Amino acid sequence: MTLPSPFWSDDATTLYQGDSLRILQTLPTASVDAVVTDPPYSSGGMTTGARQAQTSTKYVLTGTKVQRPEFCGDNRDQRSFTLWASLWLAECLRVTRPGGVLLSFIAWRQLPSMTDAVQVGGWIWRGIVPWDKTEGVRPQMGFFRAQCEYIITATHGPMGNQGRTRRICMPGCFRESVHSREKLHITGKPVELMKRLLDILPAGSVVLDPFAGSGTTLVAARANGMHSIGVEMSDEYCAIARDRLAGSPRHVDSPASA
Amino acid sequence: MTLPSPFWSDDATTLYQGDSLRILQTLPTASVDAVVTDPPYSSGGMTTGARQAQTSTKYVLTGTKVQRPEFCGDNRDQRSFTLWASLWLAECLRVTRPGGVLLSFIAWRQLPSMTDAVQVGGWIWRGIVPWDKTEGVRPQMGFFRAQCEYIITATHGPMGNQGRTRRICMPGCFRESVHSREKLHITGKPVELMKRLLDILPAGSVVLDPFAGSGTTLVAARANGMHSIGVEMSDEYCAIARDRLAGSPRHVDSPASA
DNA sequence: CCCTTCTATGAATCGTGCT
DNA sequence: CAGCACGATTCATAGAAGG
Repeated sequence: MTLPSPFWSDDATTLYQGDSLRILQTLPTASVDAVVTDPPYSSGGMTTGARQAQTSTKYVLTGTKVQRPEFCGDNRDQRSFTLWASLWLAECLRVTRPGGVLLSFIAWRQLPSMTDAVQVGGWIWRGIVPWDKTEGVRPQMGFFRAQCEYIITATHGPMGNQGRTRRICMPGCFRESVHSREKLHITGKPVELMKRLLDILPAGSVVLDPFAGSGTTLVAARANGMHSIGVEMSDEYCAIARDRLAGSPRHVDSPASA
Repeated sequence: MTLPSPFWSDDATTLYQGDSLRILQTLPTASVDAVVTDPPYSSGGMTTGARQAQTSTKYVLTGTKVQRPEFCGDNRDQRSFTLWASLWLAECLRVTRPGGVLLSFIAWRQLPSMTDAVQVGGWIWRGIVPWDKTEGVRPQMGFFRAQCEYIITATHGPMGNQGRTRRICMPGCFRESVHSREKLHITGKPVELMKRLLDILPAGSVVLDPFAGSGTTLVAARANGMHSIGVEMSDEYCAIARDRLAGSPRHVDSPASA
């Protein structure tokens, strides 16, 4: 299978536009050190109507002023979500070297489906790391605030020595608030959070994000002196990611900048 | 079915010794406001050998001197755990009034099984609240620290007004370190954490803990001015719980102390 | 025609961070 | 420092569909 031509690339980053599963199939086996991603959660899906709603209005409260582009792939029911996730996860496993790492964001409601899919896809599930969005999130009267998202951690076979030899010790809980000004995607993650997560890998590593969105993973990888490969379906978000990457500073000690 | 005679009781607290499922069957329908518990996790269960190990050594690091009493019910495989949990959860649902709340601790590995069991048992799953044990837990070289346990939240049918009318807003993440001096049970939780969790209920509520252990839930309920019912299988832990309860101060504004 | 079940719609909530 | 915008939702209710 021939590699598709990238939407954009430079010496540290490659961004492909298209369907994740198709693009992943063209990538060589064992060619990346880690998969770090934030897939569509399909979390609105209690009813077909709610799932079919536009994402630009679906996650937005009545009266909110900001407008952001649509994003696709957020309209599956629970069973389809699990099956679909297991498919791209299996393909990611092939592309990742043995010992490599998977870090995948998910919301509480899809957490059990996602841990199933990770294991069906052949990964060894290693745990859960909460991302505490702090008290800024919308409160729920009389109950516990839905304040956290979760990062599912897994490895391709036995743990590699990505950190063992560096004697690093990663936190098991990340507290980082969301700054809406920074969010270029409805579900955008803070760059600082991504950078802290990527500290599990040494500089020079290759990171793959099959759902790149506005490119936060790629920007963080670049800032940490890593190479990255992104896939994003929407051309609007591809353009946003390209503009961010073209404008964002590269890590000083990056092998790519040498 | 006649009520068994308690192992110990006073005007705020009742402690039964015996098998949870059997004791629960004797409790009246819709007689408690909340179930707050920390069931045996069966967390070692990757191999039968690991499951058959004695519990008092299983959770202790090599070379550690502390010895605590055995506790039972921690040797099930994944499927049996889910089935067993769904049984006592269903019985707890019956004993809980409509609108009442379930808060159940669980470790990451059993989290998906437990959310299944909660829903099989008829509860409406409302979310997950991480308990961040802070950086004091044993680090894992080269990977993310297993630093959190999780509290599964659920309700008996639509949400009651336990907090709506009081206009409370509960945190969605609890950061509280473990003090091993305070731990009378191998898996004992900090009393302060339990008290903060119980803030979701007004004083005077009735709390049920079907796996009372050393009685932390009961002690916290008493300190918050609530009534509580505990069930514990081991006579050693029953004695420990009784001694703690007999020696712990009662809440000043408690209706029980009036 | 009534009862149940599903769907669509809009209101709400408060701590935080930015203006 | 007061004010306003914001939130990977949830709840309640009214209306439609189905039996």
